[in-house]
Amino acid sequence: MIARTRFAPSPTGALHCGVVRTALFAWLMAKQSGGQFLLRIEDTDQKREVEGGTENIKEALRWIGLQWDEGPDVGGPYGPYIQSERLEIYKKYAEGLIAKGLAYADPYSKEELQVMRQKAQAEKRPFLYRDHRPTNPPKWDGTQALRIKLEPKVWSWDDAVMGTVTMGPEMIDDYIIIKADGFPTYNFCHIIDDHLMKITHITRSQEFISSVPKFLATHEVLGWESPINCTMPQVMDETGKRKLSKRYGAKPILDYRDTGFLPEALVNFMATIGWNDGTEQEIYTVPELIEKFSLGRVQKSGGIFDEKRLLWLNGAHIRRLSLDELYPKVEDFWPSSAAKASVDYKKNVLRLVHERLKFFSELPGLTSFFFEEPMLSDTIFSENKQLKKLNADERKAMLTKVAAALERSDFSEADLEARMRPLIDELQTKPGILFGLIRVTVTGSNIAPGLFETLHVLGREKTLTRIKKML
RNA sequence: GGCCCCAUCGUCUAGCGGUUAGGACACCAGGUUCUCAUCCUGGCAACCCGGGUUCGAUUCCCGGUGGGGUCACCA
Repeated sequence: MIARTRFAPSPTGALHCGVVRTALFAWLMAKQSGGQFLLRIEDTDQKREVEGGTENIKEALRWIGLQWDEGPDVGGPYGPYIQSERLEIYKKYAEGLIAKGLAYADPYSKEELQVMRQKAQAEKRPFLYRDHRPTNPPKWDGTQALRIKLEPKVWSWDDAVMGTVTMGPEMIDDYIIIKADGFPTYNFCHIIDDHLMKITHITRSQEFISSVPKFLATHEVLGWESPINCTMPQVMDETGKRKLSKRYGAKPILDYRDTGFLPEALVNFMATIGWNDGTEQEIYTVPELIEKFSLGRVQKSGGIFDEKRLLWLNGAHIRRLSLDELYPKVEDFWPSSAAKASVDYKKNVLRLVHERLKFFSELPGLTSFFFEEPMLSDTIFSENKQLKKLNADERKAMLTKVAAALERSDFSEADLEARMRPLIDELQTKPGILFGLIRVTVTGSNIAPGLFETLHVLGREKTLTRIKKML
C-alpha cells in the first residue's frame, strides 16, 4: 500500500529526538512504499510560537535527511502547508457544522469552566463538558469558543502499532474547535488537513492515544473515513521516568550536528529505539532502513534514549567511511591552528585519528599538536606510570640519543622504526618508556596515534624542534 | 482519582508452549600493541508477583504490582 504520511510539528521550539523519531518512522513508511512524506506547520497557537521555530524545523529535518515531498518551500497540490494560511478552510467546515447543529458557541467563561472542573475532580469523577451543554446556546459571533457536538459511545479501532484499542464514552466530549481568539485547535484542523491532504497513515506519539476517540468521532461527524492510526511508543529520557520533552531539557537535534554527529548514525540510533528487524543487525544505512522498516515490528513500550549507544553507533558509522568521505564532513571541526595547514597534511592527520573519533568535536583535542607546539604541563611525566621512574638527567640522555638518530632518518615510517627500535637495547630500556618519552615530548600528551605514524606526519622539522626545545 | 498503553539482563532488544533464554551497548578481565583507540576472546547480568489453562509456561487467560501517558480556549 502506498503511504502518504506527514510530520506536523508546531513551531514552538527546537526539534528534539522524541518527535523526530516519529517523523522518521513516517518518512520511512512513505519512502518504502513509494509514497509521499509531507511537512505541515501547525502554528495555530500564537502564544506559544517561537521566533524562528519554522526555520529550525526545516533545518533540522534537512540535516537529518528527512526531505519532505510536499510542504513549505517545495509546495504541492494540497497547499498551503502552513495552518495559519488555511484559516478560511477551517472556518468553512466549522460553519458547516454549525448549520447542521453539530457545533455551538460556548457560553461559559474560562473561569466558570474551571470551577466546574474542580467540582468534578473533588467528587472524583471525570469532568464532562456535555453534562453542562447549553440547551439554548447563543449565536456564535466569533468571540466565543466554538465547540463540536459529539455523541458519547464506545470506540474501538485498529491501531497499526498498538493493535485493537477500545475506549469508553467518557473519552468523548464536546471539545473546542475554534478558540475565542479565532484560531482553530489542533484537534480540529489536523483532521481536516489530513483528510484534504489525502494522508493514509497518521503517525502520532503515544501521548495522543487517548484523544483518538475524539478524532474518530470528528471524522464521523464530518462524514469522512479515518486514515490508519499509527501510535508510536514514547522515547524516554535517560532517567526513564518521563518522555523526552523540551520542558525537561531534551537536546535539540541540531546540537548533535554541532557536536559532530553523523546524521545517518543518529537516524540509525533513533530507528532502533522501538524498532528492530528481528535479526541481530545493529548498524543500518538509511537505504537499509527504508527497505527493512515495518510498522508491525514497532515496539509498544517506550524506550530510553541511551546516549552511550548513540556514541558507539556514531563511531561505528565514522569508521565505515573512507578517508575521502570523512574528510569533507569534519571540515568545520579542525582546531583553529589548522587554518593554514594544507589539505594533504590534514588528511594525513585525519587518517591517524579516524578509528578513534567518536564525534567530530573531539578533533581539536586529538590533533592540535599536529598544528601547534603542545603545552607541556609540569606534571606530564609524573602522571605517566612508565615515565615517572625516570629523572630529568635520564630523560635528557635518552632524548639526546633519539635526536641524533632522528637527524639521520628520512622520516619514512619504516626508517623511523628501524632507527628507534635499536635504541631500546642500547639504552637498556623498554619500548613503553622510550616511545612514551618521545610521544610526550613531541605531542604533549600520553595519548596519541602510533608513534612512527605520528612522527612521519609531523615531519622532520617539527619533530626535531620539539625534542631540542625539551633538551 | 478516571481512562488508556506497557512489562525479558543497568540500557536497546530476539523470543511468538518444550531454548544451556540469543545478540548489541555499557561494565569487568585477558589477548594484540609503544600509549590511546580499533580489533579478537572471555566474563558479569534478565523473563515483576500471584493464580489459572496445559503433560509442560518467559510465551495464552485473569488478578495484582510497577512504570508511562492523558484528562486545556497547547500541540
